[in-house]
Amino acid sequence: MKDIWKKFDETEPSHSSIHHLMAVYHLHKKNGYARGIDIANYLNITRGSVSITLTKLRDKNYLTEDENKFYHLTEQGQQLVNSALSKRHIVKRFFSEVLQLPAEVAELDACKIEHLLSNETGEKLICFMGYYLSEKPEVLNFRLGFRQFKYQCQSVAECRLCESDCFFSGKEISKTG
Amino acid sequence: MKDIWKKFDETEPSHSSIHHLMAVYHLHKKNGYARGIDIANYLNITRGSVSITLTKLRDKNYLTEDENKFYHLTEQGQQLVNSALSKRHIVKRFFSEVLQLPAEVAELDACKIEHLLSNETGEKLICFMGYYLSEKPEVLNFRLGFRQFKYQCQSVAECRLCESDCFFSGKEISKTG
DNA sequence: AACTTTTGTTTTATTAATAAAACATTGAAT
DNA sequence: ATTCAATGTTTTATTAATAAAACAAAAGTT
Repeated sequence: MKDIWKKFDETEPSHSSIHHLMAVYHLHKKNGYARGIDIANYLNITRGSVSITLTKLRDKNYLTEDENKFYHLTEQGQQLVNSALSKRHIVKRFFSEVLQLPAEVAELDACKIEHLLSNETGEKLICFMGYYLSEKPEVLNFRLGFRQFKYQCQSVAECRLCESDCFFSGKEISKTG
Repeated sequence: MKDIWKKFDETEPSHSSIHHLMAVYHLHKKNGYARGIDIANYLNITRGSVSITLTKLRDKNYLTEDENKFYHLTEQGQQLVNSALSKRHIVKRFFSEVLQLPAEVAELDACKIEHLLSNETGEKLICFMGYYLSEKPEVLNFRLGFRQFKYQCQSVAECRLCESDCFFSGKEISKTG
């Protein structure tokens, strides 16, 4: 594929837009409605910015505006929100429960990448977590072994994981820190 | 933490800038030098854009420009490149070897998120992959079990993984597709 | 009814990343 | 030395996301 690196910016809708939609979702859940001012406060940006962004999102059919200027997600908008939130949730659990990252790091990293991951990746990760969190004996043994495992990346030559110039080489890497 | 969602845009340096630095790295490796035109061709953008971006990166001490307009990564720039490439590499391996995603999806998703993941996350993932790829018996059993595992997200109520409105609920999710 | 506050919209401006085109420099070929 | 091609820089313009401020409308208070 040509210019893979450019795909980063071609995400449609953008990170910002998805967070506008998620704001509508959360405000509905919490208050039963979502107006421009509520979204602005929730996202901590100005009313003007929200007005501009929501107009675009309305034109793209991610939400509707009723007579009272209340916003409602369309089916399409709701799906986007569900997909982003589901990915965030499962990624966060993977980060904190499998990788044992601190909650804040797990939360932050998950939020940053949620909308960039394909749905396919989200699905596979759910499948993996379903297995990892099961009480199957082979899983319990695996988790036990991991708790005691330390990975020491001795040198680039010996490391089975990295390419040359590995940023992490030479560092002691353990599950707990 | 306030405004976690805004951290996405506050990544310093940006996705684009990191790819400029990676271009310098790859071109040096391949040709022994990196000029503006080479970077422009490599990234498939104009010379003018490269000139502007590289001037900024030079001012921020990520690279230097010699008398012949050849660019060289500084220690700081090289570290950024190493950290991004290492994370991309290990994420890609996790996606394809653990989650069993097709190579193209693994590559694309890894490229999108590489620079957004914290170094801490990169480290932990390397540790996990070191364990997962080891030949320890408990790992082999785990992998065997996973190969046969199917996760069926029956309903939101029963699902141990999701929150309400899970995007993936009701779908049959298996390791192979 | 007049005033004030709240909310929404529009306009002007900024920043980053880009393109495109004009401009500048350099170096090689004739 | 003149010309031409390659390369680098600057300028102008665009797009997305924002702020800030001006403006508009609606809604509540007195």
